[in-house]
Amino acid sequence: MIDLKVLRENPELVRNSQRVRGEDPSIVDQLLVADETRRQAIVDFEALRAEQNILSKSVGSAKGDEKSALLENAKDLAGRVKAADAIRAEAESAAHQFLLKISNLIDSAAPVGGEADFVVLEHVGTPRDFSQSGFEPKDHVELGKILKAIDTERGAKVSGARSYYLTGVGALLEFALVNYAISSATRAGFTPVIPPVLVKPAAMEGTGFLGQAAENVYHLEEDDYYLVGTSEVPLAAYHMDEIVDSLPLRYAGYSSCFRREAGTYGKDTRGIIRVHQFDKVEMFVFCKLEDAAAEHQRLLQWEKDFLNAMEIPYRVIDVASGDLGSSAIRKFDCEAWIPTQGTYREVTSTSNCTEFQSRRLNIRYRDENGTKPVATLNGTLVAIPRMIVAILENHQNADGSVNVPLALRPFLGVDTLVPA
RNA sequence: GGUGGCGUGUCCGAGCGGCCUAAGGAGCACGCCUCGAAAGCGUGUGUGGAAGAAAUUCCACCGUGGGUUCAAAUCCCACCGCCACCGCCA
Repeated sequence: MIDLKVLRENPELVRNSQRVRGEDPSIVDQLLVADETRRQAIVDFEALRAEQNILSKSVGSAKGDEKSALLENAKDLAGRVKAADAIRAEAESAAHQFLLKISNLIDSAAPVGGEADFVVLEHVGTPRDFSQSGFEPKDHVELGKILKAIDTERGAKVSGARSYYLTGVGALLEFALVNYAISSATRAGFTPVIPPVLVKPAAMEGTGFLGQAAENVYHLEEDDYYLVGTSEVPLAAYHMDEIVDSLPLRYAGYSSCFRREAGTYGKDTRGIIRVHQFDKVEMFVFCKLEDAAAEHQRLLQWEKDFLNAMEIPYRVIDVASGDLGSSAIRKFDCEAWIPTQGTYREVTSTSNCTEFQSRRLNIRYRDENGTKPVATLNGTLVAIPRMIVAILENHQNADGSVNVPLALRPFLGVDTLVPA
């Protein structure tokens, strides 16, 4: 959630942020009214409550007639306090509901517009010219079959559309990618974490996934648990309700991720680009607000380092305002070149969420002037299926074998994946 | 799954209807003492919110949520968590 003080002092800033995101700016004004009502209700309640505290004390020491007279008064006052308290609770909850609906204040540097209005920041590497190699590239589904690495048919049989098995070198490729990711993250100072993927509503709500993203979240009705779509959720909630004492805190979480992919019918139905379940190593950082922008650049650099190590051509885009999650003020995506699609596709993504999540999750640190919310940032180090797609398609040979990137070889144990 | 016990401030821990404005201790910070330190002594030490230009004043918070009462850390109910034992499973 955003800072109410900012909203009171500069509502137009917030309205504008809502507008460029394509969200409703009128919530700002509804919240301003609700906030005014809330504060008046608090003043009313507290005045009565203070009166009651004084009166109650005098009852204790009073005797006889005096006492029964006081009691009568106190009884009446108790009723009024209770009523005022109910009004206060109602007003606070109403104002809070509006507050939760407002997305984080967009970074003025982020490009304005919808999904297509991103800005390309840079290209790294050059897409391979397969005509020069003298063969048509196969897509990852075909390569996966030849290598006996990916089995989408049995995935569909057992778990429905958008499911898959990684087998043989496919499974080994996952372990190698994860081990490479975790070891480089550890070297960079991250604490490796294997978090729970089944979380309570507070964690989901706190990270901002029950707003616009709610339709993509699996919910276990019977127990009121959620399956996380990213380990960002349990990593952010790790320090929920805490005052942390050393910043920055950097975690690298490895977990399964679950996504309903609602509203994507017919999109990427072939292969493992868009699936309901996959594993991912996610970087997550808690830092001071003034360090967040620099940290965001560091996260982007670690993502680029990973793609460089995988020897995959990619571009970096600055995602447009209308395409950001509600928690993020700015987002950079790394898009890998996918030869058989002739285009760049998102493989990793990093967001600066400033204080938005930590206000909801109540995560603070202490400085000279008291406690302040921390800033949170997240970034993908590696999302397994898409990285496998990029590696297979970019490093394939005419016979269906695939060259393993140098950096991955020590972790995989072979230089080339050969058809089984 | 059953039974019993317990959840209090940064930590330990007392309190079991009004004097709780939460004892006592530890820790931490500052000061005194000291050549310097330790010990000792003194002072201070939570979070959130409201009003105010500010000093400050007030309100809430004793696992969470309800309830009883003029008044709840304290009594009642539900839930959550921790511990112990029993049962079941590995």
